[in-house]
Amino acid sequence: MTVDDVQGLMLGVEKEAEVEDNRSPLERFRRPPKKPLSVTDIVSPAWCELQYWYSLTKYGKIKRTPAMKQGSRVHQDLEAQVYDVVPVAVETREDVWGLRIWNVVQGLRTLRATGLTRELEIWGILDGEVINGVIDELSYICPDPDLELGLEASKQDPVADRPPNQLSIEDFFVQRSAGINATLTNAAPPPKIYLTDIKTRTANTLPRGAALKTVQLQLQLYHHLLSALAHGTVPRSAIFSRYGLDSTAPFSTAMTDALTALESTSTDNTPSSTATPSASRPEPHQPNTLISLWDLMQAEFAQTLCAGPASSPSATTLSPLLRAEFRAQADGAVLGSRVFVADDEALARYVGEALRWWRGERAPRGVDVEDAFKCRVCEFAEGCEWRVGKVEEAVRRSRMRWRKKATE
DNA sequence: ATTGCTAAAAGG
Repeated sequence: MTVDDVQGLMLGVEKEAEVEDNRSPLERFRRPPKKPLSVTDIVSPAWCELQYWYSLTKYGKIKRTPAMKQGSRVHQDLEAQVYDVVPVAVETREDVWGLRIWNVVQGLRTLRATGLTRELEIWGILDGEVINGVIDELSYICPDPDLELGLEASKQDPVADRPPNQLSIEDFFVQRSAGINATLTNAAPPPKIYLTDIKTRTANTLPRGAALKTVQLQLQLYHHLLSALAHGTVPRSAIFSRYGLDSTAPFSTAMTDALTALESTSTDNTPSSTATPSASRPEPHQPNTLISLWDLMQAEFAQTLCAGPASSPSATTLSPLLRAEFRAQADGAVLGSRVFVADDEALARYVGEALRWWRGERAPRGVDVEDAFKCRVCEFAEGCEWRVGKVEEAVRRSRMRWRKKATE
């Protein structure tokens, strides 16, 4: 190696640090060993792609604002209304994942037993990429019975053998106090399930425009991913391999013991098992690997979200009615809600465009001129090239108007 | 005692 070679080498290293990173956002931030895509990753850029891009490159994540921290607290209080937390000693990464899946199983059982569950984690595939998210709320309560009736009526081929069984809030509590659990699990078709996302607000007003679009997309994406889980089309091997997990490795003894204890507690709390002495029940097979636990979760999804084992796999009880509920940041008081209808084509259009950016097939876009208010609270506004470009464009336009006026 | 970190979502 000559002196020139060494200098060339050093130049190369220096140059590499200065040179622009040409990898796609997906390759830079969401490929192993980094975490996979989340629903937030797809939805948040709807506010401003450039802001998301700057956040990823500068911090690798979004900075938590005081408003966000308060919002997390409101959500925490809501989750505590539904679940008791049981500490479990975990030893391996597979144990940790076993608990995450177990929490989903418990969430679905809670939904069936009480008509409500909160903070349900989901996994899926979006255009070949593994993606995860957390659903705020699933419930039996129809957010808009009139809209639902309209949807049923407008269907080309109405489901004849399954009458609409959506409940108003009043019906729900009346039926629940009359012991609806036994009725629903034994005879009647399973009730429809409605998705809700809760947003806390600093101002006591309902959002419009961009803030509304974001939560709408978020709900649509949850609906899409949840449907796949209901139909059992999510390939577990793809999920486990993306997270680098050994899906056939047995859980640790501590974990297995904890699962056995939790299983006996949870079944004893359900209405059906209190009538049956636990000794006369056949002991359910205790899942001991991620594969078997996933399959248990899959069965729970089918039981909760499908019209019945005998019906066609497409008969999901997941309603296309999606609700965004807005609450006051200060005390969590409900400010109001908006209801949307799931639109898979609109979702596919948005997701397709969002993924083009994630794949590096197009540059990130900043906000339109009419959304310039967003730049006021953006920490990256000062160095934002898009913003400079928009200001120049506005100046150019006003000059042209001025010239046109002058020649008239 | 309360905050931070990890997860996602947290809000504008």
